[in-house]
Amino acid sequence: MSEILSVATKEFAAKGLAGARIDEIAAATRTSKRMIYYYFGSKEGLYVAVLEAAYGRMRQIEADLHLSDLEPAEALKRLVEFTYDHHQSNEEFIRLVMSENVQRGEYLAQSKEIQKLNGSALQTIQDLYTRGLKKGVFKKSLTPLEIHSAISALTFFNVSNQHTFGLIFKGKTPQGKAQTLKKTQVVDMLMSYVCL
Amino acid sequence: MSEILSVATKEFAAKGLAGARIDEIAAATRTSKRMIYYYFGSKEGLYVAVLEAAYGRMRQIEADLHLSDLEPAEALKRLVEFTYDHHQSNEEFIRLVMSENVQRGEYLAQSKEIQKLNGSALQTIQDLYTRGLKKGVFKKSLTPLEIHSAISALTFFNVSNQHTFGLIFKGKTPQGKAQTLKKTQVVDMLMSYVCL
DNA sequence: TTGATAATTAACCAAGTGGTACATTTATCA
DNA sequence: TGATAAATGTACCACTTGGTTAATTATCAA
Repeated sequence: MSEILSVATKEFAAKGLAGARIDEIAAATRTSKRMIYYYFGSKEGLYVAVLEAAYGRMRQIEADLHLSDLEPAEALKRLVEFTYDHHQSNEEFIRLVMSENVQRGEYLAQSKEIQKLNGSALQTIQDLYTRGLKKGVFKKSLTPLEIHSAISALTFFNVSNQHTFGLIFKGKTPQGKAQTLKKTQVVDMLMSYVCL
Repeated sequence: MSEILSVATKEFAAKGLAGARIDEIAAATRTSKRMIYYYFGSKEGLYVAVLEAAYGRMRQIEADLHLSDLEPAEALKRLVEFTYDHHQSNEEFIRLVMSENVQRGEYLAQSKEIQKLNGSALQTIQDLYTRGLKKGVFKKSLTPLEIHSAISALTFFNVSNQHTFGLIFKGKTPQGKAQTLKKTQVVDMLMSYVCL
């Protein structure tokens, strides 16, 4: 069953919900198509399970950072660097999120699990931000959501849009993975956004 | 034929290449499915035509900004504000780009047209940046591509990921269109990224 | 051992879907 | 005006694909 899930994750991430083929997922598994329906009920059911698992993993890893041990500014830097690296090495997750946004979050909305994990990411930033304010090193008038947004935007886009960027600016983009924004630049931008 | 293209744009933007249905596109047109194949040859052919048209429109509008009349810093601000507004009001384009990135730019790569429009966007920034350097108001060591990336990231993400963001942070996100980063914030971030 | 439930297999199907054959009409223009 | 090509309408098809029916085997408590 976890094999089905991991194969399905690859397939959905590669082709989206509509493009993915249950038959191909089944073929890449040691089980059969029938079993997929036995466990997940429908293609959509499997897709939602894949989404939940992917978001769950994300939250898990986030929780493993120990930011409260660090000075606020240092913690923020660490968070940005981590998010950058994480997005960089989890293109699969990013493509799932993209495809879900193309369909307006229709299926993510069906998952009750998802609602639970909303707090944690914001709470981490909330704590960090409050500590920074107290120490007088952060700008006032920012919200945790805005900080999270800014971090996500700069690190997510770099991976999510690499293919169209690579094509449009062919030759002008650094060779290899075509990440146009370097980690240090993203860190700098965010530090100067949040710090006084 | 332009009617087909505009209907198809809506359909592909809403459901992606795999999710879109030729029959539905035909039904929403005053012509028939037969004509779609007559003009565009295949579903993929139509999709590529849609992509080209969408990128073409984008380039056209960009070209209509008159940034060379303005002081460098003012021009940069104008460019950022414009891009923000433009992405904000062209969700269709953004979804097309997202879906194309999910499929790794496979179809954009098939278009020869696309290669042509690479320069213009970067050239605009190049000019602006060079002027700013001469006047001593911009940081050195940035590339036009990096500036363009940063602008795109902050303005694109805000629209592209609004649905998953809205769901995950339900209640915490500003009501309405769930844009978490305000225009002024994006402008500020980019100004302090580029300016000394 | 038995009875019942869970797990699995293999063949099958109905509907949806991209694409076409073919006949016909409408523009083009020498 | 007649010939040639472009544009269209209708009906159709082969194949893909999500999903199922029904029969079989493992599991395990009583």
